[in-house]
Amino acid sequence: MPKTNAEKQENIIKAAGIVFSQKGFHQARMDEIAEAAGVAKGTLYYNYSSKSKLFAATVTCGLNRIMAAIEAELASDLPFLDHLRAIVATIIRLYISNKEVTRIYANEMSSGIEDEVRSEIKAVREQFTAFVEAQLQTGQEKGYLAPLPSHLSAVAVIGIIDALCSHHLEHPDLHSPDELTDTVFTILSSGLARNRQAGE
Amino acid sequence: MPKTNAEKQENIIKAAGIVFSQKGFHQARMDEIAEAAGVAKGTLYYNYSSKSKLFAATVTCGLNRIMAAIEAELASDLPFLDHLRAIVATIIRLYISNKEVTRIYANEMSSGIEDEVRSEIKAVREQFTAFVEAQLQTGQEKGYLAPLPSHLSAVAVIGIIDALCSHHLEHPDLHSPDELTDTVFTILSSGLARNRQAGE
Amino acid sequence: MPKTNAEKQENIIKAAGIVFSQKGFHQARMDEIAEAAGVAKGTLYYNYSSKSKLFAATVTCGLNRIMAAIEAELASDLPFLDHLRAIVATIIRLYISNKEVTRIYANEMSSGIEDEVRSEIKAVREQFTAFVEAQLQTGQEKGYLAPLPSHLSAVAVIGIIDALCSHHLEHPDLHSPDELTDTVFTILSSGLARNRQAGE
Amino acid sequence: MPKTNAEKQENIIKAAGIVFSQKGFHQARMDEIAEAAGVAKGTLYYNYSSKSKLFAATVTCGLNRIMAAIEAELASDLPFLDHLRAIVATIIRLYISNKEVTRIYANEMSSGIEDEVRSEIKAVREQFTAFVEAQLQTGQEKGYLAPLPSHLSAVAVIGIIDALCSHHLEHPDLHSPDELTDTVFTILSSGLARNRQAGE
DNA sequence: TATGAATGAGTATTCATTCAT
DNA sequence: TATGAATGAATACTCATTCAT
Repeated sequence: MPKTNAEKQENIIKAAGIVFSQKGFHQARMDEIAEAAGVAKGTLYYNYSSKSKLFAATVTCGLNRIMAAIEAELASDLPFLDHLRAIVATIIRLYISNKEVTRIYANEMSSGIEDEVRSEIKAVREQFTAFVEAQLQTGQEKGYLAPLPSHLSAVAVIGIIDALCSHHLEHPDLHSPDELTDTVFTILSSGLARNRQAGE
Repeated sequence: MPKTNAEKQENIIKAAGIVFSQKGFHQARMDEIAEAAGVAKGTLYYNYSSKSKLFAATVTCGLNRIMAAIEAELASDLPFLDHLRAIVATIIRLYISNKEVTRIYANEMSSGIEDEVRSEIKAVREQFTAFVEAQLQTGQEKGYLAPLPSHLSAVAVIGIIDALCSHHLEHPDLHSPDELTDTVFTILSSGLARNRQAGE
Repeated sequence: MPKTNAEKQENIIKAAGIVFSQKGFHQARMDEIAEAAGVAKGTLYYNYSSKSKLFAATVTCGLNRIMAAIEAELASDLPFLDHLRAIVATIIRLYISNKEVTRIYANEMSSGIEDEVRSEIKAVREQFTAFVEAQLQTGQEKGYLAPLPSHLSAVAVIGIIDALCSHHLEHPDLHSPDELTDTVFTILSSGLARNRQAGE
Repeated sequence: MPKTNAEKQENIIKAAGIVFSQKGFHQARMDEIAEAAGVAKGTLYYNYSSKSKLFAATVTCGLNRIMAAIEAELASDLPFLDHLRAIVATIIRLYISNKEVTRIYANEMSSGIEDEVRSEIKAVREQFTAFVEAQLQTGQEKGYLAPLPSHLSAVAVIGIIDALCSHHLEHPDLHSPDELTDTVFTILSSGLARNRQAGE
């Protein structure tokens, strides 16, 4: 019994993740994904009706894994700011360790994908935004966060993390993940401005 | 006087900007750009040796225009935080009003473009990052900004603005540009956290 | 039993031979070859990665068939001059009956073909020259042939046959293949000059 | 007055000769010929109505020059065999020193050229064959040459010379022009066979 | 369930030719 | 007479998708 069914599916998604993240949606060829997964091209179509659908499955699966991991780690009772820092650190760590999905997520929501599939991916993305927004709203309700429009804040938070992680993936040697976390957390907690609490 | 030479070139770049931003690099067809520009396909190739080169010219030209506009507007002597808010407002306004370039810039740096061209575009992007970083460093030196790694800060600032503007371009009715500016500025100046100076 | 795999390949090579010989390498269109072979254009590329590669396969395959046929016919113990005449007659007959390949061979070694492919064809051509040269060397060693540089002689022999066969294919009614054979053999055995053995 | 009219025309033909011989008819680009001739592309069309016409002019002009040179050199009263050797030596020398034209002549009579132009070139070629045939007929009439079909003989003679010269242009170091001449003359005068007059 | 040979619509690119100047 | 910017028809090649086995 060399491979169970689920293992094959996983193989395909894993191979697709690698190839899509290296080449991007349009440059990735089904031939290449099939070869990377160790199956025939027909098998790809036997399991996913089109390239777009395979792409959607790849991204959805990856983001779901990330979200599940975040939720698993964050069932905490930390004070809010510690909670926020933990969220940021976790997202950054998972982004970086799932770099295939991250690259896709950050770069390939672009044009040229079947609308139906685009919608599916957008939906997952918005699910993620909503997750972050929920955390922020909790913080607002508890009085820890300023009453900014929470959806915009969530978008901004994800935007910062996306940008820094993309930068890190391109230049891995310039900054450590910890530095990224510190930077993001500092900006989120007190902004760029010098802390005026210091009495200035 | 039908068209001067420069006008024709501008027409092509303008048409390319519109088509590339609507369809993305790979989905855009040279036929369509030619038709949109009102020239024959051969003319495109007479002026730009390949689709990639035309793409590079389009993005470079657009970003340069944005950077020039920003610099022109910001020769100011405002107090630093006002200066920062002005920068943010200006970038957001120009991003939104140059939405063709912005969409390309935000979505199409991805894979599948000739390396040479990719490098050119990356260079322009980094030029822009460097411009923002320079402003932040000035603020640090004057003591207005906390001593965060200035390059990461610049990346983060651009990441926030990108994310919010992309969000705005997809959902133009949810928030006004002013709200965007406020959100970004608030985050940058004091973070998401409720201002603790207030004594709470 | 519609077609075996090998039959399809043969169909393609055969169709390619006809089209290449009629139109020449550059004028031949892949569409036309596909149609002539009764397959889709993609099938051509599925089997041969480029037009040049298909061309190389066509020529190589044709010349190999000719050489095999010559060798099969010439396993003889004839006296040398009869052997020489038999070779000449055989080559001429095969050249004419494989006129597609001959036309290609004679006319299309020219410029504008990928270097790699050109080399492959040249190699086959030189194999053929070497084959003729070997026959001539045997004749020299046995004392039947004058000690001319054998490689030049082989080139010359092929040159004569090429020229006469090309001429014959353009003007089939002027001379019979037998006349061609006689002319070539006479020149090779005693030159153009009146036979001085006759005592003059 | 930098250039006379005729000089410009000559420049164009000369440049065309070089480019056509290097690239072949189809691979040669009018742009490149124009640049090599130091004129604008329009000027080519001002003087020759099409690429094919320019090609025809180039070949015709080159072959005419060769034929004129041969005739000029051969106004001799040598004994016939010496005359034949002189013709051969002259043709070989001129072939090699006009290698641009020779390469075209040998390789590019192939398919894919406008029929009208092809005919023109064929005509020049046949003029050349006729010239050689005339020399051979004189030899036959004077009893020096065997009564072979003189047209076939002429074709064969040119075939040998073509083949050896092409070979020489590809491998210039293997044999000297004198060796070529000796080989051709020996074959023509007494064939490849060992001279049996010697009584052996 | 899995395969991979076959398909053919889709497109970037080339280059001889034209013509306003 | 000479130019060179503009043209657009022509074509090799790609690759997602299908389907007989």
